[in-house]
Amino acid sequence: MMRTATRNRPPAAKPYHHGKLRESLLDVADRLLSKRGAESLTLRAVAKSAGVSHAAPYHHFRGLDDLLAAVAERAFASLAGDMQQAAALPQARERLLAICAAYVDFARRKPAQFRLMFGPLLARKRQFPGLLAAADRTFQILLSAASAYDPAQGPLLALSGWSLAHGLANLNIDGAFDGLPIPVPDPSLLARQMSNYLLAGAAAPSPAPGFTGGAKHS
Amino acid sequence: MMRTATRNRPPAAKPYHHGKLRESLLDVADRLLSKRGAESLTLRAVAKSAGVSHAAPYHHFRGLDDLLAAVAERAFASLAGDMQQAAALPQARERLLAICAAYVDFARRKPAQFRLMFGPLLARKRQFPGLLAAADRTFQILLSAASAYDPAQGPLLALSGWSLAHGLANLNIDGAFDGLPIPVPDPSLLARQMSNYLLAGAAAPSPAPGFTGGAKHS
DNA sequence: TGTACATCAGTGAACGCGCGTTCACTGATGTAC
DNA sequence: TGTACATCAGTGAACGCGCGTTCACTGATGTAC
Repeated sequence: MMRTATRNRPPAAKPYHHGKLRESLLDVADRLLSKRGAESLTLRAVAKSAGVSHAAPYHHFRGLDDLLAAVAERAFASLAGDMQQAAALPQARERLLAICAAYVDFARRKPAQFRLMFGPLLARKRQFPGLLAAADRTFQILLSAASAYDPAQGPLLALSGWSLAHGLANLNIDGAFDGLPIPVPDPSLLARQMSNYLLAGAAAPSPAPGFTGGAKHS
Repeated sequence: MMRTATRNRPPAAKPYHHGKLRESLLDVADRLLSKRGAESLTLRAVAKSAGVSHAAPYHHFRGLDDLLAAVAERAFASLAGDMQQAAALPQARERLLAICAAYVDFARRKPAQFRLMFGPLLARKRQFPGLLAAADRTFQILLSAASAYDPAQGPLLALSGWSLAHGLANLNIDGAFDGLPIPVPDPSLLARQMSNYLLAGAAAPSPAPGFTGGAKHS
């Protein structure tokens, strides 16, 4: 015999007050993003999926953008988690390779979330402090790993690795590689191969960074 | 005294038949994209800017997507032109650096076009043969330059350079670099610095491509 | 332990908007004879 | 050089849709006394 703090009520009856609507809305939005893509992520669709009237979200978010920013913030936290896990490897080189691969893999598994994270909201991240902080924390993981690998060139190496992973992730999920006249390896493997180039280049006898050495071939 | 093939008419009167509406629509769409961004690129807005009723475009395009694909196709041709110009440099190494820099610079100058080119349409490029062909031609320029630099690793180097440039271009125009805790150089310079890493890595004594060598540091 | 009352978190109807697309139409053009 | 007529390329009204947001409301909760 269960006793609740409130008085007994029929257990299956939908309560007027949801209790954790904010959390639910974010969960639902994330699921919607995975299942139906960014196009269908509207306030009304989210409210409907949460089983609530379409005006209810306004008690928890200032508006659509505020909700989207919260979803993106969560997604950044999820990506940061993946990257942090990759950063647990002992060797600095392996850490960097794994972080890049994790980045590309995240985009592959959650393309809609990935696009949202780097969509128009990001340019207005100052308006969404939580989003800004989450994005910063994510970059910090990569920056730490890059600095550990090469203290002198850490920042530039981090920017390079980020760009490489970001470009590969985007091209891959956008289908840019489909039907190319050359064989394209699996994205995760590709991420490691490309990162290898970068790291070898960073470790190389430094060809006057920023300006051109002589051509090695041709 | 000017003579026209058709009979005289008041010169300023707007003719019922436009004559070159298709071209005009594409021009207008491109201008709209530059001035007001991707959000405002609707069939109705394009028609209105071209001074024509909003149903008129249907005589020249199957629908919105068809027009967008044509705009993207033109944008690819424009990017290919920039890259081709960069590919005129004599040294293979310089060619690659310049191509990447041109890519990043194109995105900086025409962010809305760039986003359209790699937007949802690209995944359906098979439905738009002109778009497909234009995208292929663009990639071919990079692939040729990469293969000239290093015949053995051409394709992988091209994919790497593309990813690097694409990521940098996107992160830059999306504002991802704003407010970062490290100094971020000018994008074009950054593109060259990063590409230098890549090229040095490709030319390096080949650290077992695809698998990890030992860490050089740490 | 009650009771009055402020506050919170829902509801559902309504507003206005801009969109892509369709439709019947009409003015202009080009061509066959 | 005319004329009939098919075809082309416009017009403008209309349709239906889903969206974000606002509003007055009401049910539920929590708190002061």
